[in-house]
Amino acid sequence: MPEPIRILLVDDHPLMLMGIRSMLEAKLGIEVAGTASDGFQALSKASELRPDVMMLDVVMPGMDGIELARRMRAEMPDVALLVLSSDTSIATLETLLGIGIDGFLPKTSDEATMLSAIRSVAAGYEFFGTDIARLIERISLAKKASDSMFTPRELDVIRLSCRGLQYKEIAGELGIKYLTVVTIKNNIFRKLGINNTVELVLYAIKKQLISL
Amino acid sequence: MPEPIRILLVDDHPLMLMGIRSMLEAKLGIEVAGTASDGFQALSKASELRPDVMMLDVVMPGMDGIELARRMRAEMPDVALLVLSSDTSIATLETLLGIGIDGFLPKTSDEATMLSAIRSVAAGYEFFGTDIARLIERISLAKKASDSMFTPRELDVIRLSCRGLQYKEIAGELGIKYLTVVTIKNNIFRKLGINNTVELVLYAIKKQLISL
DNA sequence: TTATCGATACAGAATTATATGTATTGGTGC
DNA sequence: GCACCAATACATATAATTCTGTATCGATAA
Repeated sequence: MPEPIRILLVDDHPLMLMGIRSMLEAKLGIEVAGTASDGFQALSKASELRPDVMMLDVVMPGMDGIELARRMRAEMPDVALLVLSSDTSIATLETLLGIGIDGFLPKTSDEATMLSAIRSVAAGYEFFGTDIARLIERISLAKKASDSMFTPRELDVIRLSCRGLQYKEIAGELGIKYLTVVTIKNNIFRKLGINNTVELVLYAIKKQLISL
Repeated sequence: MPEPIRILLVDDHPLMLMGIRSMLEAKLGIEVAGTASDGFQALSKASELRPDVMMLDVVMPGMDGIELARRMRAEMPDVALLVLSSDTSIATLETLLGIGIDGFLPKTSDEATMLSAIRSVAAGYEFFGTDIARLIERISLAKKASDSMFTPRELDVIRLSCRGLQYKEIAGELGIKYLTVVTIKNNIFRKLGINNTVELVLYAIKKQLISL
């Protein structure tokens, strides 16, 4: 019989910890090595216990799951990171992928999915459910589409416009003439079929071209 | 020995259900009568089982916790509603209070808090943790402050402006002269110390005067 | 009663934004 | 090389916005 997969659970919800624990308890080949309820605790427990897999929540008080994942990758890259989250937003997923997590599980996943995710990442494979994979695909497509929809200069002007800067101020900021800003903004309006800056702001927020 | 408190658990996360169940299992005087993973299932199980308390999540696919709470209040007002959520946003809390739930628990609550919450609502009392009570207080204060900061007409103009409407359009919508809209908007700008509509939009979003 | 203040309403001038047209540059495919 | 297109740049004309000032009404306090 092979060594069991040793897991460190990180979640600020005691109920989630209990739920995962009771789900994994009876499973052969898997052992819950420990639990932590915030990022700092997780780091110290990880260096102490050296688990094979860290299952971590994203939303946590203090150091959140994103910062935790970043540090784990830097300090203990041999621990597989399986992110467990109910937040499947664009920004979060992209950030996590950038950090290089090994897998992502929605909290709504059933038992079988969770087990196979754990086994996958412990074995060195990635695990992203089909819906997540599809979401990633859709996100990157949408991002490319809206990126290629605007030239770099246009994106500059969009971002500054959406922070409340006026034509003259944008020109000064970018080191171009006022009239050039006029052209660029007109092009943006034409592309989007809108005709004032407020609508541009609303568009940019919806498409996450700017952050609030 | 008195009758046990019978609870119906509603959450779309299998792990949460398992966690709560394993927490309550050994407790004297409490019995998990059943579980449901969405609103519709919850309604049918509730009418079948007639529990004393329904513990329900807010975020769920299909019928969410808010709609579920509304229907439960209308159809089975004798079932105490204890909302369990990680979302403690302004809007959600206000809506839930308006529906008349009996208690609210953050998912981060510890075991002791959950037990006393269950016992409180089962006994006919309300349960809102001190932090939630404080949040409600703060919210209503902030709301009053920002409400009284603007006259009704100003709020009309703010909302329409933030949807991209121009002065003429706003005038038409409100049935007043273009020049009156000018004055109202100027007053808004002066009050906020800003000088264009984009900054107004950003302000309104931050203060939740408008919803995206 | 009168004085005052805030909300609402309107006007003219000054500023800014938007629509439309044109020129230059650099890259791409023929 | 040449035609073509996209990106950048600038200009003029028109429209919308913002600034400053004024007037009326109703409530409220001296």
